[in-house]
Amino acid sequence: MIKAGGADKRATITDVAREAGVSIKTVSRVVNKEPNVTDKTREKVDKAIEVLGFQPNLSARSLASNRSYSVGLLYENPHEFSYMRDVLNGVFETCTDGGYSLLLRPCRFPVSQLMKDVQQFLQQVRVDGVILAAPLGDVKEVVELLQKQGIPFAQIAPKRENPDWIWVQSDDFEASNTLIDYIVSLGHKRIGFIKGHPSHGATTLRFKGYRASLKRHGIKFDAALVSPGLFNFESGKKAAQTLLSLNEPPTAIVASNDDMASGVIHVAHEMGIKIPECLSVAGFDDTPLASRLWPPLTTVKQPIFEMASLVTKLLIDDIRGTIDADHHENFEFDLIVRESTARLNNS
Amino acid sequence: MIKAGGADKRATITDVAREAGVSIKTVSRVVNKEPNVTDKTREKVDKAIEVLGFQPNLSARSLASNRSYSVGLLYENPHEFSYMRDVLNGVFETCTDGGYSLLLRPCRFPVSQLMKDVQQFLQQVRVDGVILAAPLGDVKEVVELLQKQGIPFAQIAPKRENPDWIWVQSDDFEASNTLIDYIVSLGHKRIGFIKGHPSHGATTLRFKGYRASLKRHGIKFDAALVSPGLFNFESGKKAAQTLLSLNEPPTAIVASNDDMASGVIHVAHEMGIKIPECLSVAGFDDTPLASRLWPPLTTVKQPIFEMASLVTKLLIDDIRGTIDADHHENFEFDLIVRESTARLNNS
DNA sequence: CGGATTGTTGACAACGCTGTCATTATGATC
DNA sequence: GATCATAATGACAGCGTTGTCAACAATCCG
Repeated sequence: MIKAGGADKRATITDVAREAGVSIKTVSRVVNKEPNVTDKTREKVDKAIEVLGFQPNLSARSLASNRSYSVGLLYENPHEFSYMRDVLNGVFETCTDGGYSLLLRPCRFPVSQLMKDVQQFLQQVRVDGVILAAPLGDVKEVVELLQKQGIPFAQIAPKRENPDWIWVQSDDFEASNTLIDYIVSLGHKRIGFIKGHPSHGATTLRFKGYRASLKRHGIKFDAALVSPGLFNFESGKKAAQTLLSLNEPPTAIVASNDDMASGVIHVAHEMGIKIPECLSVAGFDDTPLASRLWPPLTTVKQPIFEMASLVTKLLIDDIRGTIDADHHENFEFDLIVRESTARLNNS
Repeated sequence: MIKAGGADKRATITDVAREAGVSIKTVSRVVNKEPNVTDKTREKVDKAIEVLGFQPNLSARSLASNRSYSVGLLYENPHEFSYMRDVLNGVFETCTDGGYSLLLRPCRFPVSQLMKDVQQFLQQVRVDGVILAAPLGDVKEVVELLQKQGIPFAQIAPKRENPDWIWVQSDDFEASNTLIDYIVSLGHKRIGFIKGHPSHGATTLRFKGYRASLKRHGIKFDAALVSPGLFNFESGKKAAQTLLSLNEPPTAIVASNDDMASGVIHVAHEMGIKIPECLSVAGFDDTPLASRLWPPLTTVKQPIFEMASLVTKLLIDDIRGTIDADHHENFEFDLIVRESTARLNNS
């Protein structure tokens, strides 16, 4: 029935039931893929659904079943956004495929504010599960709140890998190891390192990889060559200024992410230090920035999209109670060699 | 009542009514700020709400009122993400303040795919309104679908400014004008221009600003100095290669966004052309990239966050039926001068 | 073939809120 | 103080689904 000038009213489960000549409960069974429906009935209902273009009303569904068919994505804001872009896309795609909708919640530090944000979010909407993008998965208070409220959650790149929880990781230790191995293989011995934000799990792992690689190659660790950072451009610049002002400056600097590495390149340009002739620079993450810098940045690429996608699948499976044995996974990385690194110039 | 080991059950409107000694309808009135409630009653109810930590159930609300208290944000994916970050944050903040939740939907071109994405989105969730981030506001089919379904919508930076619709704009024409004026003031006469993606409204305006500024300064327009682009790094590189290979190459190149400008800088470095000594380069948008490049990029900053925030406010006002006279606004821009541009070197 | 078991279907009451309309309190007016 | 207008409140029926449980049909077994 077409009403002139107005949008057609949506078909409800009752309409479908009438069209198919069954009860609404049977339609509900078909829609929810519940067992104990004969093929013949299922067919009738499917056809009626198709004819009427039926789409279950989400609000009614949530109200009746006390589930929301949506998951929340909590992340730190402001944030390195090329990372979040991949996370967002990965989470989104899997949500859509699984029939879930996605609710975003950027959160702010410090923890007190964070808790307010999370609490407000959980009160305002009723999500069936929550994904915690790094570094939120490491905030004890948040995890405890979710546990207390009985809301399933999953972590992307948490610091502590609790075997009972759902998480995905990339092997940051090994990635760092490999990157430093490569730098060493170019002949560098004085290799500067800029650490990441202390609240991120990756920070420790990348630093450990640095130390492990040096040790393996018999290069003595020098604390003066390590500088703190916050995963952002400014902190990268500051660290580079410190490192490059040393009496005996490093011949290579590895920053714990690309944004800080871009700070290093900046400072080098300012100081007239040629890259890669006089200084090799490398980062982590292979953000779009890495390929746009000059010279293009050697870095390590992690499959963020795939990680986000899988962690979402695991969460949804958990919500549905159909989760497999493995709640977690480690992902492979790729070393991307570009022009910002070169063999040590012995002059 | 605390149930051991489990989450407390949420208070419902009935609980509040009992606590306050009124009917549920009165509670509903207070919650929805409806008129005809005495201050005394309102106080009692507010107190009960506070005591019980009552938060209305969104599903029940939507079901009963046929409104969802959520808005959708449709955007092109993949795309320039620093733009979307600001859009997202602006939209999000205003949604939260207004008690609305935000549903995302990245959409893909071509239009046929786009329509599928949009239709699926509208079927899956019931949003009270939709925000169309550029360039989606310019797709006739999408707008028509929304109109047909009677869903309020608002556009960010649409090409055609329909006075009946809700939109925000930045004055791209004037911004371009100002930027080119500045380049001309440095003594440049051969100014290359890289256009943006043809589907974006900004593309035309920025180009028109270029032509207008040249004309005003009595510089003859030379079609050979204009190259097409797609708003991405690769297309910027390609355009730069073309422009810099001319017999008489430009002494300045303005790209229609920062990502393409970074392509220009890249190519210049590859060809050994010194920036800004031999070539001035400028972009649009003032993305994080602009400050990270070397040399840092002269560009035009538009208040994307504020634009997104306002357009969301306008949309929510429209949904509530409380919209003011003005459905639209033009925003101011800032010329950000950095080191990628310099006075023409007459040698 | 009767009784027990299992599979299939439907009737109907939630779910927590809003909308409609009836009812009751409160003032205003003469 | 009686009458009327109006403000304040409440009773109750939906909204479109799912969950529970009862009814009925089909199959199996001895």
